[in-house]
Amino acid sequence: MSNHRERLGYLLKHAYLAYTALIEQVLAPYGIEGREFAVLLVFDDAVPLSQQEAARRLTIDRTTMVAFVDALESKRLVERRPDPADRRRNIVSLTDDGRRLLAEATTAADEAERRFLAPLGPDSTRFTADLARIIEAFEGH
Amino acid sequence: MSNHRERLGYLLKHAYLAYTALIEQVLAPYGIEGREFAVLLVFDDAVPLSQQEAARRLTIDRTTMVAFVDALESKRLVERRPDPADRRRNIVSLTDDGRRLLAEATTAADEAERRFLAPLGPDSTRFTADLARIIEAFEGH
DNA sequence: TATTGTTATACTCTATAACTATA
DNA sequence: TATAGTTATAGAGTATAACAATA
Repeated sequence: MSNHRERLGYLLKHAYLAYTALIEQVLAPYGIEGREFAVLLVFDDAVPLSQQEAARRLTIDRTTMVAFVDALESKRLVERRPDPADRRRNIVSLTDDGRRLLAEATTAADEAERRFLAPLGPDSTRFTADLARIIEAFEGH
Repeated sequence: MSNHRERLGYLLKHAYLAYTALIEQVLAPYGIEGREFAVLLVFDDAVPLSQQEAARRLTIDRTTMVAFVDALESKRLVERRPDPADRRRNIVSLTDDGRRLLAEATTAADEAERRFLAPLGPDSTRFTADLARIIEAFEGH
């Protein structure tokens, strides 16, 4: 009587693992990893972000963000410059190369997400909305 | 224009993190962690399992399983004994304490999952089924 | 004093390789 | 030889503490 495969924890974990495996494979040709893609996305913002603000949005540590920005900067995808208004902060912005790569990677990631959700048929948007609803409810503790 | 919070990867990750936080909190009074709960569940099987078979079912490494069984055995929740039919193997079975604790922890975990899915309303079973469908589709590569 | 970015360090989780005892 | 369990070790990934520059 093994029911561990029906437990919600198992399902959530393995859905996430499956998604991760797919997205890493799809992004590999662009020379970035899944979490680097997420960092590029958050810095591709109308209002320029400091490293710490970006880290807060992704729920990662600010020291972890240092390593991500290091990696992306060495690939010439982002640039650091001091914020003139507060020179303790770095404003991180995408380079032209970074914007180009992000556009292509986003197309590839969208296609991968479409394939990932394909088994659900036409109402896969409902599934995505359910995930958002759960997270939103949980954020209110 | 930050859309990272709408990406599927963000949603899956944070839904899993929210679930994990909830289940750890709910299981803490029983002195076990979420993954120990999963290990207890898989060993609570009609047919006795070796450590390696259990590890395969949970998709964890056999060396990782050693540590889990060590921890659960030190808590007197499971027992190792050599398989008479093949003495290289350990048959791991729940003690009476282990069965009692698993029953209580399962009730608590069920209640936590109910709360976790509550924001979805009456058709939360559809969400769970969607997760299972995605995983099943992905397992076929 | 407080905060941002940074570095050094430590801790958790997991996997790889090698050992043992059995087969 | 091959396999189950074990141990030692190493590699990610992440977090904590301390420091420099700036506020």
